Amino acid sequence: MNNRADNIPKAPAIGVNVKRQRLEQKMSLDKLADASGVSKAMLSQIESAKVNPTIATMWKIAHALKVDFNLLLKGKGDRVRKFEINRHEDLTTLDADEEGVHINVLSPITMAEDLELYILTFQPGSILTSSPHYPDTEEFLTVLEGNIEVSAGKNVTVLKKNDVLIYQCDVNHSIKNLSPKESKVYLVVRFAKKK
Amino acid sequence: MNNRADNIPKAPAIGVNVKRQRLEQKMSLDKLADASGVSKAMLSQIESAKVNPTIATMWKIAHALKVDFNLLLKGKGDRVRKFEINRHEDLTTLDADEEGVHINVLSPITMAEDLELYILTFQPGSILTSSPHYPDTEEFLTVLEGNIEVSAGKNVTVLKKNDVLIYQCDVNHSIKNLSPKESKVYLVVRFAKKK
DNA sequence: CCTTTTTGTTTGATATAGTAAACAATGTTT
DNA sequence: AAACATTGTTTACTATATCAAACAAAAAGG
Repeated sequence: MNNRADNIPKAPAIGVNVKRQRLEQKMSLDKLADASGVSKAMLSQIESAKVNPTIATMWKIAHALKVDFNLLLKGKGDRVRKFEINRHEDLTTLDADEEGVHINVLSPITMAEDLELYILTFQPGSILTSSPHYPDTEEFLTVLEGNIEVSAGKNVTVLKKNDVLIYQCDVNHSIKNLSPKESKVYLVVRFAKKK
Repeated sequence: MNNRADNIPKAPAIGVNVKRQRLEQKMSLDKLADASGVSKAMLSQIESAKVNPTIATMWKIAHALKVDFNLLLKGKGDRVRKFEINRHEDLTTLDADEEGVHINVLSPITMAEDLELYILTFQPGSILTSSPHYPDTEEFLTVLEGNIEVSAGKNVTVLKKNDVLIYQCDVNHSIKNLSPKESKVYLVVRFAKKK
């Protein structure tokens, strides 16, 4: 087995991705050019895959489009891995001290690494308050159902279904259900790298 | 607030990353050049940040180094993201090649972290297949709604609501909706931490 | 209908990414 | 030591990414 430049690696299809993103945001080439600092001509050629753009150029474009860089390179997803099943009935569920808040711990005992996954269920009017966690701990909150008010430190915002909030939780923070119905939240907690 | 090409986006420091990766694997420039198809001269200039490489070139290099593309772009970055709201309407959604599969990308906007979040929606009978990706990347799949059959390599299992599956990305795999109704899945992807 | 504006594409010129080969260092041999 | 690899850098050249401006094609007025 040689390792000559044998198998042509691959060629990401950035052009279509840029175009899709741009149109999704209803921007013209002019507008994108103005916002990104990349010439309209370049953008046109990139979208029609006539050229092979530079990292710096793509970076500017991604920034102007306010999308993640890799998103422009993908076009397809990648999903797959090992295989460890954790049935709902095997997962620990617990009720918070507060009334009407139900916590479903998704992260299995076996992993307990730097990631924790939860699904929180809030009855109408219920609220969950948390004291600061370890520094540099981040929470990624996704509203699955209902309306939620989140406050962390002096920041406050109201989120509706499918909104995502990323915040550092080394301050006092609370999550409140504003909806007259049950609200549900998916919560990913990422602890700072230890060691 | 203008949106002229005001704030200089940023410039990723790919050079040092390439060099670090290369040295970590104890490769010479010659060897890398041979494996990637990129000239030794280019590699030298890239590592010393004398040039501004092309996406295609970097892609070849990433492939030859067997590392994820974004890994080479990281290192810099906007660490501070205390309170970042991503509204549903601002999030990128994309449909897979397969029929009836809808992907909602929750994580983008600023960052090339090591975490990616998705909500996948499957119409009845729809299926999403993915090809393998880089090792040591883990996925955490939570069934929000419906019934899902996941197969990864020789493993197959059926998941119901609130079940969690963890796997690593090595093999082809697919996610299929078994329910006569729409099924929904929350997906957390964590990329390997380099050391 | 005939202007304007707004869209995306295509020129001509230039800067620079990319290559191959020569170079200058180091290290290995005998 | 001389002779030879092996490293990374720099030259001399070619290919092409990028730009500003001209261009074409609609869309929008008027």
